Amino acid sequence: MPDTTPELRSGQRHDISHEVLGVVFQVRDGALQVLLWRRAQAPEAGCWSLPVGPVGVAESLEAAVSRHLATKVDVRDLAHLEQLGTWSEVHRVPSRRLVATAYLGLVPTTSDPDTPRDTDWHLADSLPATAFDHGAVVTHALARLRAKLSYTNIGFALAPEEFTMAALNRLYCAALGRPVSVTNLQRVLLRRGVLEATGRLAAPGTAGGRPAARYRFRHHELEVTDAFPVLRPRRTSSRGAEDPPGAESVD
Amino acid sequence: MPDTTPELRSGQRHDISHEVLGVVFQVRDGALQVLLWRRAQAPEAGCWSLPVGPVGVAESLEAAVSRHLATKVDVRDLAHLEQLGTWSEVHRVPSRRLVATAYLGLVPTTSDPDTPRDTDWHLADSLPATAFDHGAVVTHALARLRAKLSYTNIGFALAPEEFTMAALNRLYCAALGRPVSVTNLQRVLLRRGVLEATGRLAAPGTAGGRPAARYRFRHHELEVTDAFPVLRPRRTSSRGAEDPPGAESVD
DNA sequence: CGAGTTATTGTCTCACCATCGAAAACCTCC
DNA sequence: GGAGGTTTTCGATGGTGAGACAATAACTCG
Repeated sequence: MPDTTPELRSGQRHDISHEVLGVVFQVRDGALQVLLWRRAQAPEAGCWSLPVGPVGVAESLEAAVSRHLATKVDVRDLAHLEQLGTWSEVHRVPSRRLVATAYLGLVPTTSDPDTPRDTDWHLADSLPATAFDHGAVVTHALARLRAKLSYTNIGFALAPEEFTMAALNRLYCAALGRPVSVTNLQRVLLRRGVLEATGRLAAPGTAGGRPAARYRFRHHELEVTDAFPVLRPRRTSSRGAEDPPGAESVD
Repeated sequence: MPDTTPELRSGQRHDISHEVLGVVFQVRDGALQVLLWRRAQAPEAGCWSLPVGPVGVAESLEAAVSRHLATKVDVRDLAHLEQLGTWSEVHRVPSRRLVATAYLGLVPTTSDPDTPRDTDWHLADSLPATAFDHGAVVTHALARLRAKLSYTNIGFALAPEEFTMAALNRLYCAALGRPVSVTNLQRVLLRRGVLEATGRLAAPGTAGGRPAARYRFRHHELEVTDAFPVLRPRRTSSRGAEDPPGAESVD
């Protein structure tokens, strides 16, 4: 694999730098949005890029991305953070050899972190011109989020502490980018034990109508719903009590 | 957040090195096995480690892991290679700051790559003492492989070009580490269009019995079966012909 | 109290998968 | 050549979970 770029031919030992990217999603104004930063300097000045930063010698990648995002979004607002993947194409950024590990971060609708100048939220489904390979990274993050909404309880990281079914339905519609049946959403998430009723009721709306019950996510750590049923021995009836033993994440 | 700032000034600028790990699985002797290398030098001399190597300045991580595995397993034998994740704990290896990106590689049963001295296959379900965090990496790889066997066509990378249902069943049992019903395996994989009959028959065994039909995987690139059915609008009947449009991987 | 509005629950149906058993296709041995 | 054994394949049956839709519950307002 010959490479002719002069910058890459230098004979030093440590020529590869490592950076972290944060793909932070939040449902805002009824749509899924992602936090982007307007690049001031070249290269790709004027384009939008993901929050990015170097990795310190004495910190893990998780620590690095948390640290950098703290300057963009209050870390306490990050309800979920998981590794997405590592991008390493040789020319993914010009004139430097830079490997990037991307993380997916989720912020619940309740928090409205004040973002510094030059950062802003953008619709995840129609991105502006993005720098480098950040568009592909966002696409990847979007696909993973949407997949996990179907077979995990990851919604807890986007939703408020307590909510009505109608509100949760709007949240899922926004995050998935397509309509979702309230009826089925409720029954599926309740049967799986992802949601539980709090017993409290929402204040009835001004237009009248039955007051909605309030629900919450039962757990606030990622849990994977019983994996794809194919070729698995049938679950042995008793569906109560104990958590499934092999419920670890598969990314 | 200028991405050229040396954040931690503990001395030199480029203190973090990057390596790649290869988790290579193959079904051998009716069991899933992983290729390990016996460490000769300290640290952790005598322990078994994954195949590992540095990343060149002018190559991507994929290229690096392919290059290193070529010295352990013939690259042509690697039917599938995908990124698993990046491990970055500060003290994951002693006395150096080393970040590792792991890849999952699969070798079909038909090839028997000759491995150099000091490398050997080990049962994936009962590993020997492993060096560093390599045990956790193998566990991760194993979980991903087993999950993907259920909802993708990834079996193509473990199976021969052509095989009988009984043989494929033995393969799946070995890879999953639990019994699988032949009947269901056949029908599920055929209905999904993952397998197709070749029309040829296997030579009948010495004990007699109906000769088995031979099948093959229809495609040899990773394809994800229609994702978790939950909260999706019902598929509109016609299940023939065209591939599902949104069948991209989710890792 | 009835009309209007919203939330929740019941029921129907369909897709999918696991289990079982029968049939098909081959062998060997008598 | 037929009986019996072996292996593969196909069909029938039942259960489970989910989507669609209708019915019911609970409230406000006039």
